[in-house]
Order: sequence, then structure tokens, then C-alpha cells
Amino acid sequence: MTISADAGAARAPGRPRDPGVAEAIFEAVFSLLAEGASIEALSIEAIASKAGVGKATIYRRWPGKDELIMDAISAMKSKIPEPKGESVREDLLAIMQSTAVSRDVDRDARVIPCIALEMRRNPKFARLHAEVIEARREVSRAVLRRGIATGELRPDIDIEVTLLMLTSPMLTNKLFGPYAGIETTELSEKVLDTVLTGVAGPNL
Amino acid sequence: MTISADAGAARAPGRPRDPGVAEAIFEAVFSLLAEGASIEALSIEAIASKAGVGKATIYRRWPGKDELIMDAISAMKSKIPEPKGESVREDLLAIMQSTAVSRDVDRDARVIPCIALEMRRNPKFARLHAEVIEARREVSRAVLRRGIATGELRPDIDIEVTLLMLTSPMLTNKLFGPYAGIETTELSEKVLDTVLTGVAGPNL
DNA sequence: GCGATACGAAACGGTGCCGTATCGGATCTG
DNA sequence: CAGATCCGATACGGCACCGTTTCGTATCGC
Repeated sequence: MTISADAGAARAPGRPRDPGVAEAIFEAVFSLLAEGASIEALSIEAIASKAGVGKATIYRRWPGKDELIMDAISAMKSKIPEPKGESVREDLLAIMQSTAVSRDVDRDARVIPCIALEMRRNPKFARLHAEVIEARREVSRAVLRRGIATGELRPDIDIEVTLLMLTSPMLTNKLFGPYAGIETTELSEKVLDTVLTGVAGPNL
Repeated sequence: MTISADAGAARAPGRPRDPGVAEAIFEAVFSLLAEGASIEALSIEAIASKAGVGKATIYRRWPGKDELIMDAISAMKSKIPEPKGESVREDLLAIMQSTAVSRDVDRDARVIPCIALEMRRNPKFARLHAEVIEARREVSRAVLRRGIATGELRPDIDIEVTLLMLTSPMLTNKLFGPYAGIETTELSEKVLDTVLTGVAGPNL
């Protein structure tokens, strides 16, 4: 989506674009979203101001707010870890804890619900959701299926429900909480073990 | 927060307020939020228009947008079901499925994330969160503690984590999904049973 | 009927953001 | 050097919403 010079082509005349500017703009977007603004309520002027950049500089790179934000979100796609394949528990934990993206896990977690909300309002973001989020989910799905095959998981489990249970507590904790001050890293391990072994006692 | 005539006092002179108007306004708020708007982006004009009401009618009842929306959300507080106390599973399921509030469970579920987002941006809503949401959570906590006492649950479980696991999948499913078309009623039962018994197979 | 209040609709000036244009200065190529 | 482009800053007309006010009508107690 970004308008950039072709890598191999002849150097464009004139002053080249400062690559730090785009980064500062993305940073401003994430920062504003993490502060609680919704995508709908974001303004180009606020982004420009936060980034210490002129509005024209933004409009030179993107046609409008939606394109800018979609670009920013695409840029925060995290590398999905390749499951090692030794242990289902180990692989799932690695995926759950790799929600880490750039530097600030916490901030990214705040941004995700903004995407979800905007998705419902603006169809353009549905595609983005599929690419960024659903791709991660598919990796987890594969691990769950492998677990069933190896007998590490029961064969009658509902993969979609299990997937939801493995991901949503951390999301909700970031969105509403943190409830009771539970950290994401600690929480994800506890959630995983609970999903695996359950909480039932002898009298149930 | 609503300015209403004292119930027992002498009748105020002039034309009485149409009680249907406030309801239509609340309905408009929920409707707009469910359509994907954020609280931040809601406008009085849009609410008035959707409710088929003049702006003056809204400003006659509430001083501003925040007060109106907080009133609307307070009005959607659901009666928390009293646990029967016979079976932990039964009580938890009743609570999980009673997220129902007025008529439209689906719509209410879409509204909750809006509150969460606004909570971070606007401290006024934090109090509301405590009253509406945390009250529900406390009921569930009590059931979990009882389950530990009766041996229906293991004594070493983390109540906060378990609570999060029992509530967040339904929330996330409404927010992002529905993933794989899972219905809330069906999902909540599957989640509960998974939390209780786990997904581990013989080889784990 | 009369005074009081509520209702929907419309208009008001003020404000913030829109997207565009322009400016002076900086930074590149040739 | 000249020409091109990028940069931050600022200003522009247009628009949507703000919160208030005014209007004509409707509905109450007296």
C-alpha cells in the first residue's frame, strides 16, 4: 500500500523520503490507539501532531486514514513461530506467548481490540483480520490436530472451542484488566495447563 | 442520573415527560454501538436522529453525552441469577448463559467491548465497569470457592484464572467472530466442560 | 380556557477535522 | 550551480457536530 521507490530502479530525483518519518507515523498511530482512542475516532491531524510531522507528509504517502492505519497494522504482523513439533504443550505455549510483536507487547495487545471493533464497522478491515489474526490461529489449529493424532489430546475435543479458550483469556485480560494483576506470560501458562488438565476435583 | 419527578411528590405542572422517549434514546444508543460505533465516536445528533427525537429532548434529560451513555449502560445491568447451590457445573452454566440482559443477547455482547475500550480512555466509565461487570464476577467467584470446599473443584486452582477462562471465550467470540459460527449458548457449555475436565489425552 | 412543561424540528455561532495548497528550507541528482 | 522532491508549518473552504435557543404544537393541572 505504501508508495515507495522500486528497489532496483534508478534513483528518483530530488530529496529522498526520510524512512524515519513513516516509522514515527506508525508509532503515533499505535500510541494513540493504545491510549484508548478508537480507529474510527483517530484523526490525521492528531496523528501528524503526535508524530511531529506535517499533514502533507502523511497525505503524500497514503490516500486516507484507512489506508494509513491498515498499513500500520500490517506492519505489526508478528512472525509466527514455527512449532518445534516435539510437545504439544510446548508448541502451544510458544505460540501463546509470542503475541509479542515489536517491542511493546502490552501496547500491541491494546491495539488488537481496536481492530476487532473497526472490523465490524468497516469491511476493509475484515481482510486485514484474516491475514494478520487468522493466520496465527491456523498454526495453532495445526498443533491441536497433531495433538489429537499423537494422543496428547483427546480425539473428541472441539478444535475451534479449544482454540478460543487458548487465546481469549489473554485478550480479555488486556482489554478489561488486568484482572487481579495477572501478567500475560504467567497467565498464558496457567490457561494452557488448565485447558489441558481441567479444574475438576474428585467429587465431580 | 436521570432527572425524574419524585415518585410521591405532587404532580409537576405542564405536560409530563413521555417515558417512551428515554427508552427510544437508550435503544438508539445500543443500536448504534452494536453497529460498530465506538462510544467516543457517538454523537448526540446521531442518537437523536436514530431515536426520532429532537436534540433538545436529550439535553433536557442529560447534561452531556457521557451521562446519557452511562445511564443507558446502567439500565442494561442484568439481574444476576442467584446460584441454586446444588451443583457447581449447573450454577456456573446458569451464570455464563445469563449474560442475557434485555431481549437481544447478541447486541448486548457487542456493547460490552465498547465499554471496555471507553473505560481506558475515560475514568468515569471505570466505576461503571466495577458496578456492572465486577458484580457478576464476584458471584462466579463465590461459586468457584464453594466448588473447592465441596471437592467439586481441585483445591489448588487459581480462581481468577478460572474465572477469566469461563467468561472470556464468549466475549471474544462476539467481539471478533463468531469464529466458526459457534453460538454463545452452545459455546458456553462446551467451554465450561472443557475447563472442568480438560482436553488432555492418554499420552500427555 | 390558561399557564406550564414536553415534544420534534430547525436555526444559530463555535470548534475541530477534512483534504488541498502554498511557503521557506533541506537534501538529493546531474 | 539548477531542478526535483521531501520536510514541517500554516492557511484555506467545506463539513459535521457541538450545545443553545426558538418555534409551533401537544398534553398535563387548575
